Amino acid sequence: MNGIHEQLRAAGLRVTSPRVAVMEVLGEAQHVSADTVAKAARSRTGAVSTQAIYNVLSDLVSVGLVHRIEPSGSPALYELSTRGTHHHLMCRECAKVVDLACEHGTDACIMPPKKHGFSDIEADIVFWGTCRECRTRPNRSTNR
Amino acid sequence: MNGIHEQLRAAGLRVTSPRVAVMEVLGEAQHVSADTVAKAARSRTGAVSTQAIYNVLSDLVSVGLVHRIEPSGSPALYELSTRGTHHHLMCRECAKVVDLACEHGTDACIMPPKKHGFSDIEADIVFWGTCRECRTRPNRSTNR
DNA sequence: GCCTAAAGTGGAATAATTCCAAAATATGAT
DNA sequence: ATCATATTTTGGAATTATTCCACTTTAGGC
Repeated sequence: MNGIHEQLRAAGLRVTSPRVAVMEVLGEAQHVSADTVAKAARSRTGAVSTQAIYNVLSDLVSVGLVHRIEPSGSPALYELSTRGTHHHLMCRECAKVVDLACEHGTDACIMPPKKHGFSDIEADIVFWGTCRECRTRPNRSTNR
Repeated sequence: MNGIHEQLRAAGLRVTSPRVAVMEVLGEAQHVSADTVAKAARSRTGAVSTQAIYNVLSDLVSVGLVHRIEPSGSPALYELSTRGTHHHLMCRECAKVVDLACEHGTDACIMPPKKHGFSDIEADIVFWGTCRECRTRPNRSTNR
């Protein structure tokens, strides 16, 4: 009935109220911090431990339902990954976040966006991967 | 005599031993954490407070002598900005960092690099800027 | 309706970074 | 060279985000 239940099951995760609450919260807000998620989830479900919030977010990120953004100096932000690939434009001072559409391989991805009233823009690009040593190391906890 | 002194003066910063020590350390290491900088600076100058290390790094970043990288979940890393624009390839598991040359506007900037033995690579792109509200707000401490 | 692995709880711990007021010091003017 | 002052540094405590741990609860297959 509820798409969230199906999404969780499809991802191989049990359906629990913290997970449903977090998914609902993320469906209504954009790029929110763990703390914001926790407050919103509590006002919805009642008590949820901080640890559960972090566990849930981490699980959801692992299975790919949620994307984590890590802005410099601010807490990590989370958003549903159902919105297609996009990048972010952040204010250095107030940490405001603007979503940027992304077309892979086009200049739009790497040229500073001009239409949002921001100045002194610079790109911060980090490629994330798993290096050979980590990939081939025995006893890995994850299987990435 | 020492290029570091001149660089600091040219940037409008006073020449202090913590600043010189940090610059020297950064001249010898690549992408190091504040903690690593602190230890190396101490083994060179004697005692330097943690606070001084953070102040110095922050000042050097402000004037553009040093670049700060903010890897997801790991402490911030610092490097001299004299090495031209480049991006970073980081291991999700061991936080190893590989420098990537960057030619602005070319696909190389946005396509996953293939030559470093990393797998499951994805790009994390964040544009940093100052938004209109912050730029025009009175009583700003910085002048960016 | 059980059983068991998976998930959640509560509380303490950690790690990176920042805040604060007082002491030290680099630099420009005397 | 010496002095005055604004800039830096010091030391110690505080904050913030996040994680660890041992124990309890619960979802979902039998």
